[in-house]
Formats: sequence, structure tokens, C-alpha cells
Amino acid sequence: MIKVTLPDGAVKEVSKGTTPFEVAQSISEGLARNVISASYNQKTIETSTPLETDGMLTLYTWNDDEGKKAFWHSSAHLLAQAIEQLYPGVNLTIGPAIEQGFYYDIDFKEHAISEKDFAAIEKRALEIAREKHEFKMRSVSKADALDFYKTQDNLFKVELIENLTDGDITFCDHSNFTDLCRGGHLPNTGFIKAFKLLSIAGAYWRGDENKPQLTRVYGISFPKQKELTQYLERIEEAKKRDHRKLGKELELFTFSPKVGQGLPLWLPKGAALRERLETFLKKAQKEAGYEMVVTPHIGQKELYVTSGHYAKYGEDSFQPIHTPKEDEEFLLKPMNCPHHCEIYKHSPSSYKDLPKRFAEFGTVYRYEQSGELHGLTRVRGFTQDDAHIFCTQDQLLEEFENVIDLTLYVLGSLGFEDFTAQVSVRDPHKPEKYIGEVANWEKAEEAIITAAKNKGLTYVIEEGEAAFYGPKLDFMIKDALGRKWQLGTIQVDYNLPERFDLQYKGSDNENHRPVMIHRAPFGSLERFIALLLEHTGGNFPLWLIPVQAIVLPISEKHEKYAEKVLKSLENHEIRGLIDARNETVGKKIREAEMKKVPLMIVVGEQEENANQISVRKHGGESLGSMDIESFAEIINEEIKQTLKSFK
RNA sequence: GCCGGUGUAGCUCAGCUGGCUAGAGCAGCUGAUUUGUAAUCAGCAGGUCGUGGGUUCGAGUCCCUCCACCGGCUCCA
Repeated sequence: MIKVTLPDGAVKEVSKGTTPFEVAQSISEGLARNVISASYNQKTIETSTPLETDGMLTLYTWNDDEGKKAFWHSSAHLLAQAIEQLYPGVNLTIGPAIEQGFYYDIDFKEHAISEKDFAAIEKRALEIAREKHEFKMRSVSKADALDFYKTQDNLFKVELIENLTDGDITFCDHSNFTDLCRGGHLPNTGFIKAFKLLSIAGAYWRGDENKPQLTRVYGISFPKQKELTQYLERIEEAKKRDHRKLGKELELFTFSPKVGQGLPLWLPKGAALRERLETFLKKAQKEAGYEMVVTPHIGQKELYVTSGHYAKYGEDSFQPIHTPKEDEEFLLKPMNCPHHCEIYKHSPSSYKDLPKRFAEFGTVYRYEQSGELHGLTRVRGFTQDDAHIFCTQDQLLEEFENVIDLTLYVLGSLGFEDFTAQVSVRDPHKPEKYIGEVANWEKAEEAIITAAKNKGLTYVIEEGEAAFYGPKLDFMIKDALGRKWQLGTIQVDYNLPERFDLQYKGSDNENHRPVMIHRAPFGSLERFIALLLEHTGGNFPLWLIPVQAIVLPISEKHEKYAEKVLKSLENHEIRGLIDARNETVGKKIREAEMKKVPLMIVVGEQEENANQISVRKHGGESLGSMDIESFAEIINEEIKQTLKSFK
């Protein structure tokens, strides 16, 4: 007999060799029907794996992330099997579950595949699913495993197996299909009732662009057809919040191939929005002791050679601008840091002057790969809400924590609650990607983690995500479709001060090297606005939205009164417009709704006689009639709720 | 940059397997209407079908080039 402990602490004594499925059965028939995967002592196992020792058993259903993972991973096997049957001779590589669904990377060799082929593959996969084939794990020796894939000429799997240790290698069989696999499957294929392929993409073997490109087929599957339908509906809903669509509808920005790809053109309404965001941050930064600076959009190549950016990114930049004079080369500014270092250097600093905090809304240009461009989230010209803090080692932690506060203030004021704080550190296996002393890197990484802890941030550590000159604390936000984007960033840098030979005079009358913090709470205005659009669906917070209220006179007769109302709104610092077109009220309301104006003010004879306004909120709610003072109070109260001062 | 897809009027879209002068709604303009909480009516105007080439008696439709966009990969100072 062995002792099996369940998550609720209950201990079951069962005979050796009992399977998780049987344990589930002993709890309830319902659970047994729904259990789709299990872990034993934190290790993923099959529901059919016999338990041989005492341990902790967790059973998963579709409602658990682990359950979904097993479901989708099993679906990847199914996909691979269907493809192998339809396209004989293809080479399978890897096929994991992902956050939403699964994919399989396949070398299709001479077969070409496109979305037109999806229907046939889906049909085949569902046919196999209905046959309820059991997934069975089996241990194989390294020699046998290699042999199996060598006869198939599958060098990808051979490479994978060569990196595994003999004795740890397992295959998974179902039906007549076999795949190298670590485990974690459904009991059988019959659980998969809905199966849909989503897209096709190229993906490099092992994520390395110098290695062969495989074909990645993305799919998703569900235990019920209805859930697939709901999933597809969710995707459709999310697409309505796409910032590119909303940006067009709300006339915020546009692109012109003639100006160049990835170079946004800000329309009047978008420019007004940017300005409000800038004003908002400038105010907070002033309170936090920053000083604004302004630097040019170009700089001598030498500047970036000194900073190290040229060596790292010269090839990926807009190429140098050559001037009539010989030996003169300028680069479009790809970042502001080197300029700010030169500002720091313009006069000698004493420890009494530190910290110095130079802020700039600096527009930078980067020659991003064409395939990488994406609406406003990835562009070639963008404005960073940049600042560089030069401080002593002793001041570093406090300064860093203050920047965390500022970033949280920015995110909070704009309604971003769901973000991930990510500590981006070096990849220890790729030292060639980074500059500077290891000791400084360790100091910097430690400072970031300490600050994050002190501020009570829940964070994840991502190796290999650091900048080449230092580690960062990045604030990641998901877009409408769940893709993660880096917004705010705070970075500790010991390297640029070194390269620019920055100094300050200490109390000991010796020269010292300051530490530098790079930071941008928005990240860039472009990406920030993109994510803000996707989060709010265009319904910005009242304090931010360019047009807060629109006055709708019922007919020409009430236009004068409408103008009086607008004047009065302006006196109360409410941003408004009049729609005096010769249209019906119904139409004006409809259009105001579509433009997402938060407040609509209808004025006609009744209002004019009573010297009042009739207020309708975006979405249809009526606030009834009131005088302008009460209206202003309501608005200002709502603004006060969302927009507080930083300090 | 790589893989796959898409490109018809300012916007959203129709145009079957190639066949006369390429359609609709919204937006625009003109006129009528003076309007009470999500579209008043009528008329007019608007497109060398992303670009350049090719196949064909004939191309929006088929093939190729390039450009832009979309979904991924890689990259992201």
C-alpha cells in the first residue's frame, strides 16, 4: 500500500500501482469522467501512470491551466498524426501547448501547405479523435530512439534526442502514431470534440534565424463545440478593440506609404491626446524633481560609437547621413541617453548636485525590420517619455524606488491594473551580448530586485531580456488579443557613465563615477496610446479624452443657446464641441456615440427656457436635466476620482 | 529579413468558374426638411480595381515583380 496525499490534505491509502484515474474514480464518478491529467510530486504524469511511491497527487480537469495544457499538448499530437497521414514523409519537430491552443513545427519538405488545406486536416484529426485512441507513454533507450528517427531521416528529432540522457527518453503512442514526448496527455483522443487550425507561419528551428525554417501550424481545441464557438466570438470582440481600427475610427493617427512604413502621422485629435498625456506626466515629473531638457534629432556617429550603440545597432539603424563636408557623419537619434550624458558633462558635478534628473520627450528613429512593424506598437519613429537620472551609488535604491512609484502612478491614473512586472536580466550563457564588468551587472541586478521587493511588486525574472548595457525592470501589458508588450521600463546602467567618463566630486574631494538610471513610464507615447486604446476600447478616462462633452442643439433655433452653454462649459474647464449640423438629434447622438464622446448635452426649447441642459452619458444612460454648475461638479468629481496628484 | 495570407471609391464591403459602360451602404456635395436621445428624404459626384510587367481576341478575376497591410518567426537600444 502507498499513501497518496490530495491537495486538500486528504490522504488515501491505495495499493501500489493504482493510477490517478482510479484515485479519481474512488473520489467520484464525475471527477473520473472529467479528469484529464495529473501530477505526482510536482511531476506531470499520465492519468494512467501507476503510482509506485507515497506522494502528492493533483488531478486536473479542463478548468485547470494544467488540464488545458495536457488537452492542447495532446491535440498537437493529433495534429501531427493527421498531417503525417495526409502528407507522408514530412518531418515532425516539436509541438507544445501554448497559452491559447497549441502548435506543431513541421518540415513539410516538398509539400506546400496553406490555409486552404486546414479543412482537410481538421476533418482527419476529428476522425482520429472520435476513435478514442489511448495515449500511452513508453520508455526507450537512446539508441532505439535515435534509430527510430534516423530511419525516418528526421535530423531534428535526432538532434533533440542527442541532447537527452539515456534512461530519460520516452515516446508517446496513440493509434499507430508515435512521437518523442515527455508526457502529460489526455486519457484518450475522444476528449477532443472541437479542433480548429488557426494560422500558419514560418518558424526557425530552435528559434535561430540561421537555422532552417519550419512550417508552424497553430491550432486550438476544446472539449465542447460550443467552447470553440465562444472562443472565436471572443477573438472577434477583441478585434473590435484593435488600436489600428480605433485609431482610424477616432481619427487619431494614420500611416502613409509615401511617408514611409512605421512612421505614424498624428492627426489633430491624436496630437491633442498626446499633448494631454505629456502635460500629465510633465506635472508629475516636476513634482518628482525632474528637469526638462531638449536635444537634437541627430547626433554625430562618434557619439554612438562612444556609447556602444553603434557597434551593437549600427547595422539596424537608419544609415548615417553624409554631409558635404568630408568625414562628417550623423545618425538619426535612435535613443536619447548619449545626448543626456553630454548634458551631464557640460559642467562639473558635485555630490551635492546629485541626483540630476534630465527628462525629455525625445523622438527617436530605429530601422526596425519590416516584418516587425505593427500599428503603433512597433514603429520606426516614436517618442519616448525618456529621462536619465545620474546619482551616487548610495542614492541608487531610493531613486529606483521613486521611479517605480512614478510608473505605478502613471499606470494607475490610466486604469492599467493588469500588468506584469518583469525583471529582465542577462542570459548567463551569452556573455557576448553584453558590455561591462560582471561585478557591475550583479550590483545592478541586485538593486533592481531589492527595489522591486521593497515596493512589494510581484515580479517575474526573465533571463536574456536585459539591454546590452544593463538589466531592467519592465512593465508588460497585454493587448486585446493577449499579446504582451513592454510599456514602462526602468534600467540601471553602470556602463554609459564609464564610456562617457562621467564624474562627480565626492565629499572626500575625489572624483567618483555616478550611476545612471534610464526610465520611461509610458515607454513610448505610440505604444502606450496603442495599449490604452485596446484596454479602454477608445473610452478614455474623462480627464484625458480630448472632447469631454458635445452640445447638440435640437434645431437651428437653439444654436445660440448651445453656444452659450459651450462658453459656460469652457469657463468650467470642460472641453466641449457643438454639433450644429442640420441633422436630427437622433443622428447627432448616434454619431457622438460612435465617436465615443462621454457626455452628450441636448438643448432645445425646454432647456433654453429653464436655463438648463439635458445630459446623456455615452452608452445611453440619462442624467436628466440640470444646470451647468451641477454638471461641471459631476464631471470634476469624476476626474478627481481617477486623476490624483503624484505627490 | 523569413513563412503564410490580404489589397476594388475617404470608410465598410459585393463583383460566380476571365466576357459589354465595375456595384451598394456610409461619409462628401446640392436641395428639401427645423427635427427631443443610436441613422429624415431626394438628387449629384466619386474608382486607370495597390504598382509594374506578362498570358489572352478579351484581365478586377490567371501568372510573375515590387509596394503596403494582416497573422506568426527572428529582432526589440
